[in-house]
Parts: sequence; structure tokens; C-alpha cells
Amino acid sequence: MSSSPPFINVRKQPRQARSSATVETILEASARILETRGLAAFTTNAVAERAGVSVGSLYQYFPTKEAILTLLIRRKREALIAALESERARADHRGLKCMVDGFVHAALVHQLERPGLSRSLEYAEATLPINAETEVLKRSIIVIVAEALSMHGIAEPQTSARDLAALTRGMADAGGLFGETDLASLEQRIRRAVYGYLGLGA
Amino acid sequence: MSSSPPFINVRKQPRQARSSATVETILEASARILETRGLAAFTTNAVAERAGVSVGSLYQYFPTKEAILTLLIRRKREALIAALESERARADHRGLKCMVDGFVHAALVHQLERPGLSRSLEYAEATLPINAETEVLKRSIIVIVAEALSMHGIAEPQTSARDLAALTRGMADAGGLFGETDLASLEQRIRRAVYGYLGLGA
DNA sequence: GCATATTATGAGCAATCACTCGTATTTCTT
DNA sequence: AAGAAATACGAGTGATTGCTCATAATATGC
Repeated sequence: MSSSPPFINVRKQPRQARSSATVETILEASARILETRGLAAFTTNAVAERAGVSVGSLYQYFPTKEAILTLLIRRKREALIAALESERARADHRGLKCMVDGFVHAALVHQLERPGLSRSLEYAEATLPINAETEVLKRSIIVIVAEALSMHGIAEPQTSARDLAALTRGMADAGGLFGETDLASLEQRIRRAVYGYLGLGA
Repeated sequence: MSSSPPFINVRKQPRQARSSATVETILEASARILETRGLAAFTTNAVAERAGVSVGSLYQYFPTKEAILTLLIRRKREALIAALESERARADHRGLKCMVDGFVHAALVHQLERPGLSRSLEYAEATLPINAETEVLKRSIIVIVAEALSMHGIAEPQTSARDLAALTRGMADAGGLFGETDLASLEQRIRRAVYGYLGLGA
């Protein structure tokens, strides 16, 4: 009954620089496999091989295959949360429109950085047994947007935040799948939909 | 060089009623597994067991596991195409808004009928090696909407059709995941976004 | 009723899966 | 330099995978 470990998904905490590097290598190899060949190709043997690391090393830091997925999801989420929060802070004294633009831009850049990876992690999360920690991060993304919307008098901020996130994700995903390169154009089209949803004039 | 078989995904054409029933049973069992337990649980043994059929029977009608997925995807696509086309036919003499409403409604009902199944098939299709036939169906969905938009003077009808489909799918998917029951409310929110995208007044 | 096609069966195969464990190597501490 | 701790290794485990094939059961045509 001593202190609980800070990371339930990591079997052993890296104490030397080289083991931290190993963990990062494993995570990046996993990400590459997920984005290029999808969840079906995501096997522990494949990850170890791609990372240039033995399976044994992999299992020293991750108790299960799913733990890798969970950590990847958490990191992605945290990155998006950071981006959204910096956007909210910057937009506090600006108008609703300007702030929404910032959110859309952050979400779009975030997702189109590695579209295939985002897609795989998204599906994995919907299929995986519900992870409390991941769920909290998911909620807090919505909460950040919802609070910002609420501050500008938008009705039903929670629902609106969920809808806008879903709308943006859907269009970004399709853009990634279609091989869209003109990010600015896609961004503008998303804004049109978002403005319409919020009842703002174009 | 005789006539090519009508279905490349079916190993043997059912000739008796009972074998057709077997094929349907296999498809429905696959759908249930996909929607309740996801792609990872979708194994041929699991499908056969759930269908109450032997693996051997399964492989008499489907050359590979992926062939089942392909057929499920094709059927879903064809159903949506039929719904959209009936909507287009009915809306020929109505306004743009009314027609768009019909499209949104059809797409939403189609996806929320079995949200988990839609999600799994969607991801499977993005991961599977590109299937020409499936790609054609995907395109024709966009074409149907694009032509309708074009007829009402919407600029960039192809891109707009893709965007609206993606937007609707994203919001519907999130609604399904969230367990949203009020279909009418979700439909109305989607319409707000769509109207905004198209530059129509609410 | 009999021959022939059609359909159904499931034990079992090779391949692959997630994961373990005994051992070797490297780094840290002193 | 030497012992201890941390890290890396990879052959090998049992389980599961996609799928085959020899055989049995059923339906159809005459």
C-alpha cells in the first residue's frame, strides 16, 4: 500500500538515458506502423523489428500491446490540449470568431500532421476497453472549447463543442484521406461550417 | 476468356435457397461482431461460430476474410446510394435547402442505424488495399450530391459534396459514440453547419 | 429410386500472435 | 577495478489465426 506508480501503462520506469530512448523508439515505430499499415499490422513483433529493438525490451516498458496504444493516444491528446489552451489564452480578449478560428486551426494542424495515425488511434480508442484516464483527456478537450463558447454566450456549449470537434475531425480526416495539400483552403471551408453552426455571419 | 464472374468476392454462387441463407447468416454474424466488438474480434472462426455455421461453409462462399468486409461495405454503400438517389428524385422540383435536408436525413439515418458497424467498415475501408469497385461506389455517392449541388449553382460541387459528407459523417459518428438518442436534434445541428457551409441563411 | 450436383462439416495445418524468461551486456556507484 | 543495478536480448511458449480438404449430408433432375 505504498505510493501508486505514476504511470500504470509503463511496466518499468526508465532510469537511464538509453532506456528512455528505447521507449521513444518503440513509440515512434508504433506510430509509423499505425499510420502506414493500420491497426491490423500493429503487432508487437513488427513494432520491435521496426524499432530495431528486441521484443523483450518492449515488454520491459509496456505490459501489453494496448499499453503502447494508450500512451500514444494520451500523448496525442495532451498535445492537442496544450495547443487549444494556448489558443484560448491568446484569444481571451479577442472575439468569438477569432477564437474559433484559432481552435479550428490548432485541431486541423494537429490532425493533418499524421492523418493515418490519427485515424488509427481514433478507431483504436473507440474499440479499446474504456480507459478512465484517456476518457478524462477526451472530456477536457471538449471542456476547453465549451468554456470558451460559453464565455461568448453560446447556448448548449457542451453539445456545441462536441459537434464542432466532430465536424472538424470529420472534414480533416476526409481531407487527409483525399490527399488534400492546401491546408488553408480546407481550413476556410471548415470555418464556413463552424460559423454556420454557431449562427455567426460568414 | 469467357464471361467474367459477376461477383469476384464470392467464391461459389449459391444455387439453392439454403446456401443463400448461409451467406446471409455469415454476413449478419460478421456485422454483429464488427459493431459490438470491432475489427480486432472479427475472425473467421468467430464469424462461423456466431453464424452457427462451419468455417468450411464460410470459405465456400468467401475466398478470404477481407471478401466479407468488402461485400458488407458494398452493400452499405449501395443502400446509401439508393437512399440518396430516391431523395434526389423527390427533391428535383424543390429548393436547394429542402434537398440538402433530405440528403442529411438519409445519411444520418443510414449511419445511426448501426453506428458501430459503420465505424468499423469505415476504418476497414481506409486500411484495406484499394478495391476498385468499392472506390467507384464511394465516388458515386459524392457525384450524386455534387450534381444536385451543381444544379443549384453551388460552386466547387465536388469539393462541397465531399466536405458535406465528411461533416455529416463526423457529427453522426460522434453522436453514435456519445449515445445520442434524439435524432431530430442532431439532424438540426448538422443542418446548421451545412447551411453555413453552403452560405444559405439559417 | 437413383445418380449427380450442391451444400455442410470440422479436424487440423502452417503461420503468426502476444508474451516470458534465462542470460548477456552495458552503465552506475564507489 | 569490482560489484550492483539497469538494460537488452531472442529463442521459445501456448494460444490463436486464416484457411484447406477429405468426407458426409442434403437437394435436384430424371
